[in-house]
Amino acid sequence: MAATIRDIAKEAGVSVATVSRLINKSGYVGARTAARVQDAIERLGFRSNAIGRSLSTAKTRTFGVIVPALSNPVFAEAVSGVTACARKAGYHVMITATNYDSAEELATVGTFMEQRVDAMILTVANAGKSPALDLLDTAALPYVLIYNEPPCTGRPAVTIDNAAAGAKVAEVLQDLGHRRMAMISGRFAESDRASARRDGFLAGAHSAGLAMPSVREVDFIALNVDAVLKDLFDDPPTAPTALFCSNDLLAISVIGALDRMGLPVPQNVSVIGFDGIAIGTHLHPTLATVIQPSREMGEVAAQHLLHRLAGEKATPPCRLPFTLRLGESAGPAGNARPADLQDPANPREGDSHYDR
Amino acid sequence: MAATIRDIAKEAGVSVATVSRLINKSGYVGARTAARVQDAIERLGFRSNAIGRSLSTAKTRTFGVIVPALSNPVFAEAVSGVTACARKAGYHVMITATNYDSAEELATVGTFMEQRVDAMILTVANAGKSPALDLLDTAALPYVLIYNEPPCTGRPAVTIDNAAAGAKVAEVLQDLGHRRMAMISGRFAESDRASARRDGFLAGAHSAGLAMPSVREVDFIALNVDAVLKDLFDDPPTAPTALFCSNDLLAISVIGALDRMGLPVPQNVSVIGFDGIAIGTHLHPTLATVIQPSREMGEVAAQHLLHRLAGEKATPPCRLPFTLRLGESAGPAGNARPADLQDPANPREGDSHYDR
DNA sequence: GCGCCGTATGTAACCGGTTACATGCCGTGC
DNA sequence: GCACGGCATGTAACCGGTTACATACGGCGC
Repeated sequence: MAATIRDIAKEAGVSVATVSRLINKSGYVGARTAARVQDAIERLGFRSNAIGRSLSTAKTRTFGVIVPALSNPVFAEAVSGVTACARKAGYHVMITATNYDSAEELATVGTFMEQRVDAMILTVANAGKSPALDLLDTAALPYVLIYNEPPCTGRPAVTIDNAAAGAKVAEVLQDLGHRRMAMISGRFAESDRASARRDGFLAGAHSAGLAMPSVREVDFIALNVDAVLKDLFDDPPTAPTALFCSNDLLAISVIGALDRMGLPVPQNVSVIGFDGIAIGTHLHPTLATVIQPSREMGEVAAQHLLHRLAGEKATPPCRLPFTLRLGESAGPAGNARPADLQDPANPREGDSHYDR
Repeated sequence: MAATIRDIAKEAGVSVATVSRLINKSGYVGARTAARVQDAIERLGFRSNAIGRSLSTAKTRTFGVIVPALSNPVFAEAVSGVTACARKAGYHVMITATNYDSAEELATVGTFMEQRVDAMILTVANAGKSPALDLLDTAALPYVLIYNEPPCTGRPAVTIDNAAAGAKVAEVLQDLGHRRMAMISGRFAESDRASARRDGFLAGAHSAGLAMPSVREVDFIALNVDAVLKDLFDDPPTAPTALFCSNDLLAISVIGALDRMGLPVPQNVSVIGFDGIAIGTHLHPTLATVIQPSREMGEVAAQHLLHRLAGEKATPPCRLPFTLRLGESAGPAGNARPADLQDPANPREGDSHYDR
């Protein structure tokens, strides 16, 4: 149906090699010939077939991207970064969501291998123990993790220091006067980064001399936080005054649920999320959170792969800086007015900077 | 590098045809032979090359998906539906975001054509006037629009009746006692559906005998709603008591901004959004909105294309039902308590049903 | 006049699958 | 004994590009 390079060659009275050279600007083509071929291409509406090209070059100029879910804006944002960066370099992107299912991770990697993607960018449940990554390693296919905690195995990753961020959250809450904290998280089994955030948070609380925060897991998809919150705030005197949520969507749900329980944020409870999704800044109260440079992570991952595919032997930047945004959902403990403890003009500075 | 079908044939002492027949379960293969071949496949870690297959079959089993942005959960949701449905049928998905840019739409369609995707699912700025769709039409490539207003040209689309939904919003707000309304929308030039919602909204207000609502455009990306709101609520006596926002992200921003301006929602102003993104139900107040069946739209679109590619000549279902969710962000006019005018036990029923 | 280089173009093999067609075997029915 | 159909397998052309290699021409230096 569609015109092929041979049709063009015949139409222009030249050989296929000449047409190919013109399309790819490789080799010599005379000016008059080029014009004739170009004319034939337009007359027949020719579009070179990427399949044919891929078969002979053994390159697809395609990245495979695997994320747990597209419905979480944090991943959508990273994917946007990957896509934009890839597109600029003439690469395309195939995307699949695994729904946090490790079996789907493996299946998708297999599918992408059959599709002969040139490289993959992915977030898996657990980067330290992943059949999908094992497969990639044995196949020696270039890949970069994003969001995942880079495991000791030295797998290439572009991410942030989740544990440090967790510790930072504990420190900031302590600075705000909070003494009883808790963490609410999605399933740790599905997220090595949530585990790292928890570990950092607990360590931070411990080194601040605070009681061990209670940690609760919820089903992140169902987002039924009510039961967990009822339980946590059952006994007011011992209830936490600050909650650390393992991601922003969860934090937003928690804030809504607390409001409905008659525990307004931040007057009665402070809430800090994780991710820095855009919508957080438009809410009232604005969401206090740890901002991951999601878009940049996608871009850096794609850029690294482009370099690798170009033959360079660059190691990927492993850790990107995170930013703590002290939004309105986190306030001083004890119903004090925010101004009492917190001076907006002089946000505290740590090893990561604040952003208001 | 990787094993080919010929390597397997040699290893198993059979011909390539036999290997191919086994892989595709087409034609006859003896049990003993099958076992030998299977064994060779596993020993060499063979994965059949989808590129080679695509070249000879002229099918890629791939859909191209083009949406304005992945960062809007409404599109991410539809993409999830497409992906899930495609995957079940052994199809893959290439996704690109156009950033609401019609030139990028055209470029992406061109790229996907070169990639020889079997069909496309897309949302364009304006389905009635789109070079990208013109290209698809002349190439006779199967495609389905989602979200777009199906234009008079009869382009296949899976969508909702945006005008009817807009009218419904006007009607509901009128029922709640609102007499002065306004609409805030992203750029109409970038969204035929926003235009349809506006038209329906204005028509609905008109037929209810209300004053013509003021309509304001904002830059949806920048989301700088403050200036628009300041202007709208400059003169309290004539200020609107209800706002219709062309999408949920915008509505959420508007609610936050109104709160900050000392105009709490829904006590002082009611806000109704559009899309039905998941997060809306977790906010406080919960977001009143028109729910589009986004995931289902993606699924139906994919399903339709699968049927078409299978040779069936089915016409796509054009309109899916929408649902109005009367969330807490919409309340009765005049600072009355919600219970006064609204009985949660008996939500009003219209041609679309309510969902609380 | 000769050799050489840069430009310009063509021929044909190759990438890794699919598949039409040919071949051969065995069992069954007559 | 033979024809025929079902099963099993192999051969080779083909899909649409790329590219190594061959060919050819014109100009330049000597």
